[in-house]
Amino acid sequence: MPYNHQEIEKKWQKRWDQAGVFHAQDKSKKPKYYCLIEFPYPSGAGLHMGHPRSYTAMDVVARKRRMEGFNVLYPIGWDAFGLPTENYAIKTGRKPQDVTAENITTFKRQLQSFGLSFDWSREVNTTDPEYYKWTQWMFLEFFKAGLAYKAKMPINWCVSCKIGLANEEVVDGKCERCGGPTEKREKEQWMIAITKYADRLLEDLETVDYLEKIKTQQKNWIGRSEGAMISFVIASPSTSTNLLPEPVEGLNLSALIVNSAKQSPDVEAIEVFTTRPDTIFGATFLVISPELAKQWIETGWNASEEVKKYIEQSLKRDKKEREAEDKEKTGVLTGVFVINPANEEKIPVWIADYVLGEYGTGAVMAVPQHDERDREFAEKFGLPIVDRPLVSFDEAIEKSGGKKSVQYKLRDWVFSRQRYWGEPIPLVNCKKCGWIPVPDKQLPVVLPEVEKYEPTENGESPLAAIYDWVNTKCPKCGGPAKRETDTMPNWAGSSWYFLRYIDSKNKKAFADMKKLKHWMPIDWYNGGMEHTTLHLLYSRFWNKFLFDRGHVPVSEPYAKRTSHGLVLAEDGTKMSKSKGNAVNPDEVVSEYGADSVRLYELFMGPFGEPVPWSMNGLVGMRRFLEKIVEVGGKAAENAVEKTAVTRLLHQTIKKVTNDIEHMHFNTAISQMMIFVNVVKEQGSISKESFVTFLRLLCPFAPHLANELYEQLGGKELLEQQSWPTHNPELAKEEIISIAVQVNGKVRGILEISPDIEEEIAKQKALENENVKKYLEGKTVEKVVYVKGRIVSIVVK
RNA sequence: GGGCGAGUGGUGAAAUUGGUAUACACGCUAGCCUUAGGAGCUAGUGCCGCAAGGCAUGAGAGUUCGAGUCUCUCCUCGCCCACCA
Repeated sequence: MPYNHQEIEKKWQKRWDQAGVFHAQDKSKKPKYYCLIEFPYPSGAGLHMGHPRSYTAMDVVARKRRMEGFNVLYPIGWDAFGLPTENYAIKTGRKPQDVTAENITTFKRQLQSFGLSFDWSREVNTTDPEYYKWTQWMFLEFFKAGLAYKAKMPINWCVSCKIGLANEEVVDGKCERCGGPTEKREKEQWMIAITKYADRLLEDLETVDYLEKIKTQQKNWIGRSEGAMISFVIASPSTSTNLLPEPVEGLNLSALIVNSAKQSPDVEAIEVFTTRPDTIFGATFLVISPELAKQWIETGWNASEEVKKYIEQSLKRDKKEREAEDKEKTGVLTGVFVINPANEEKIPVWIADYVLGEYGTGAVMAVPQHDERDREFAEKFGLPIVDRPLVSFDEAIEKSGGKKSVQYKLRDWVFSRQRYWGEPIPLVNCKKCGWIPVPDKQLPVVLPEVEKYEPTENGESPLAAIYDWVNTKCPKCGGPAKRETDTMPNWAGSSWYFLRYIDSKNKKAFADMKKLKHWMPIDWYNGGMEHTTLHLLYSRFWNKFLFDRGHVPVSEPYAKRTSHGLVLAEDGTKMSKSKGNAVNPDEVVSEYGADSVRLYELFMGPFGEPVPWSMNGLVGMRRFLEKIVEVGGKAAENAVEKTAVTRLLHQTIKKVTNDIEHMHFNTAISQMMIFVNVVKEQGSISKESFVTFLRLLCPFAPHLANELYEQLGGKELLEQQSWPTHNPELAKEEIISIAVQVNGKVRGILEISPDIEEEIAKQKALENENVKKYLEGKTVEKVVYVKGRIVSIVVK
């Protein structure tokens, strides 16, 4: 029984639009509910079948909430700055602004074809100057608070993108975006001090309802560890014959002295961070990172040629190379000795690249007895491994004169990009006044038009080539000054977009505080696991900062966070246009209908797991919808409805209601299928019951549900009706069949009332014909009855 | 190496959280119908067996009247992190 989905879908989408049923109200007596999905990057490839999986899921939640009487905000927008568009612009010579506008048009048309209940009136676009004006304003807030600073530091440099990358953007030593190799480079970069928020980002995870795996990933990324900072004083030059204090046992001092440098570094002591101060008596050498060793040389250390060569080599190597060589440890002796403060032993200092320059102090005390890496190193270089007793944390700190310390893996956020397609950083450099913010009145600093989009050869953004734009006046002293030509990373705009939805057209502020108080926090945020250590952490930080500055009312932006699984191609690999295995949303929506695709996206598998696409599965959903049409034809005002149908309806209400809350959309849909199958079998259903079913169906297949409702004489929209509630009395089974087990094996089935008394149930079980066969000649030792579940008989 | 998760039919998967394993859907088989379709209807479909029955949730043990579910050992796969001291 085919139905014309194209006609129906167009019709209802228009009706919803005219009625404005999906517009969130800023003033309402209803309780608010803010549902959020990660706004898409409008790529040239068009919508991916993964997008509608998350969007339809939250659409079901949003639609259910509205029917439950909530004032729902379910907004949408565009995260449109970023490299793919810029690279496309470079290749074609077209303006990224134009390309973005085109891509948005396509995405919008495709998303709208699904009948998602977004409030389109609040649409935002991160590349709109009216939007990024506020991104720039917020950056200046960071700057004014002293959290944005410029630093020359080794950064991850993507060779092919010609761009500096944050740690989070380097995956396996490769650029997260293009997959190309990266290397370390020194570059002046704007940084944001996210590490100042490390503790709060960690602790406040306790206050939110995120999936446990999401919390774990955030915790691991922040990587807090507690330990001690201990100072190892540099010993007098090793050429001296002064052998006090004693060197560590087993140390061939004379062998080490031969290679030693002539001069000590210009430091009095080496600070190390350790999580195991209790092992300090077993420390037989110190290891410093090549980065720290380089600093020594820069401050006047006369190192041997061998040392210099090692440092140079290891700093040139990028992460990928270091990993390729894997386990094999390398290192070089410095000729410098230090005193172990706990026992006054004299121990040598080595340089090795297994110690990281960026973590802790860039130096470690090596305890081969208790640390695998140190042991491996000691064995390779023939260093002593001594077994000394452990002491308590406090005692170790006391004996060594150290102090407690906390370290994080989290690094400050590299915020500069030397690229065109991003928000200009709104700062001006004046020789006299230094870095001065562009005054609020002059925001936004609009991205100027350029001839070429490529970064310059020396790695500056193409903005640096626009003389008139770069050269400006200092806002403070009026003297000649230059604009910052770096732009922001694409994480900037997405770090606060959920705030702009609340008041997207406000010209005076990024959002009005009253409205923010009304809507925040977001009640339910769904997105991909790939954003757990990037977007999710950045945006939590950003919101906390705004909270501290008094600009937003809550510290944690997301009350609840869930994640979806990827939609894979039929062959189980990633869907991609280049591989030719991508499903085109336009084609499937036009051929099978938006409702079929919506249902299939949710039915295909458990929501949190990746699932391969199946055209046949989609066809099955279409069959289900056609069956609903058929069954709808049997719904009549005075139909005689069997109690089996009424009972199943109430069971279905219960299950669908619960399943949506737990994102078990697949089982919710299968329950509706069971219901429809039974109605078809029974041949009739009352109009009232069928309409109730349509209300359940509406969040999943809203077009067809409304159409069938109208055919039954419904005047208003289903969206304006209430969510059904189940009646436990009507849902209850009168007769159930339970199994009778004899010694753990099912030997009979009882048809009983669920309320039957225990003794009667047991008696009936023992009298069951088939059960009797297994009791013959045996002694019944025990009979267990679990109400409404099972009778279990133990015989001997 | 560390963390998290998962192994159930030919396939995607269910299982009320310790109570009849394989719901729902796809696919397949047979038959019917037909204006031959990506259509519909009926029946069947975990494995072995003519049957009675037996065996099955990655492997092996354990707890229990009863284990896909809990405990232990091991194997495989996926994701994230990865020389973080």
